Amino acid sequence: MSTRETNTSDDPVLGSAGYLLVKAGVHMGMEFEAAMRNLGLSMRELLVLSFVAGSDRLSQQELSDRIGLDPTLIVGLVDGLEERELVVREKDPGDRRRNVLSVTKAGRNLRDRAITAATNVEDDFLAPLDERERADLRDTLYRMMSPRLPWLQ
Amino acid sequence: MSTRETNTSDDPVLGSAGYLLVKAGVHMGMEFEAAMRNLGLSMRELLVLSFVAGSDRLSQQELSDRIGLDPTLIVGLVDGLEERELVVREKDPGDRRRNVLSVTKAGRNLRDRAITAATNVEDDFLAPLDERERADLRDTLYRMMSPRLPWLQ
DNA sequence: TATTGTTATACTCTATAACTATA
DNA sequence: TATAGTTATAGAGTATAACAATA
Repeated sequence: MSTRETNTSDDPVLGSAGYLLVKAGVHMGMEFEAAMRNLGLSMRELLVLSFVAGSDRLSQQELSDRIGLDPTLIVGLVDGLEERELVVREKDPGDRRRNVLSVTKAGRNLRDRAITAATNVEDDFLAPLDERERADLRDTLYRMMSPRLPWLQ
Repeated sequence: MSTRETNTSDDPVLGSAGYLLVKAGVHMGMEFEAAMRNLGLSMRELLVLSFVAGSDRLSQQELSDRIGLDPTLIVGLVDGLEERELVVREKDPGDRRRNVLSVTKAGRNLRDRAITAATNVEDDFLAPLDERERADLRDTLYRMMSPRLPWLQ
C-alpha cells in the first residue's frame, strides 16, 4: 500500500474552498453527532432544543422551516423528546391545529450540557486557528449563510 | 404563519461557527449536486474523476481512502463511470488483485465541463465575500482539514 | 378549501458479512 | 493467512401520499 503521488491541494475541485467547505461540514457534523451520542442525544435533537428555547411559542411547522427538515420528520423528533420529558407539546388556543412547543426544566439542563460538549468539539476542530481567525471564520460563514437561512436575522 | 421572534444569531449552537460550517457544507453540497445532475454526473463521480486524474495508477482501495467511502461503494461508482467509458479499470501487472484506474479522453472532457459548473456554483455561493476573504476562507479551511485529510499534503 | 399535524408505505442509501482471486 | 475487489442482504433513513382535525 504505497502512498501514491497526488496533486490534490491545487486541484480545481479537491483543493477548492467549496469542496473543503463540504468536507469540513461533514467532519464537524460527525464529531458533533458523536459528542451528542454520549449524552443520549442526536445533533438534530439539540437543534430542536435550541430553536424551541430561543423562540417564543414555536409551532412544528415553523420548526420544520428553521431546522430544514420535512414536517413528517419533526413528528418523530418531537415524539422522542416528549417521551423523555425534554419538550412539551400544547395545542395553541388561538389556532387549535398548531402544536406550540416549549422546553422543560430537564430539557434546559440537558441542553446546557450539550452546549458544553458541542463547544468543546468546536474548540478542538478550530484548534489550528487563533482567536482572530475564528472570529473571522464565524463572521464569514454568517454572511454567507444569512441569505439562505432567513431566521438568521 | 407569523414570523416568530427568535434569538438565534447569538445562540451558542445556532450562531456558532461550528453549526454554520455544517449548514454551509450541506447547502454547498446540495448546490454542487444539482449542478452535476445537469451534466449527468453526481458529486461523487466528479470526485472520482478528480482523484483518479490527479493521481498516478490509483487503486480502488486508495480511492476509497481518499474519497472517504467504503470500498464496496466504490465498486458501483466505478461501474457506472466505466459503463459510460469515462474511466477504465486495468489489472495491475505487479499485483493482479489491484484495479488501476485511469480517466479516458471522454472522462477528461466531461470533467472539464464539470469543473466549470462547480466553479460557477462556488463563485455564486461565495458572492458575499471579496477576493481577499475568499482566499482567507480557503486557506483557513485548508489548515483545518489538513490534519484530517492525509492526501492533502 | 387550505393548513397543521400525523401515519403508512415505498424507495434510496449504506453497513455488514461472505465470497473469489490473488498474494 | 491476508488483501483487493465483488456481491447479496438487511437495516436505517427519507420522501411521498393520504388522512383527521381545524381554520
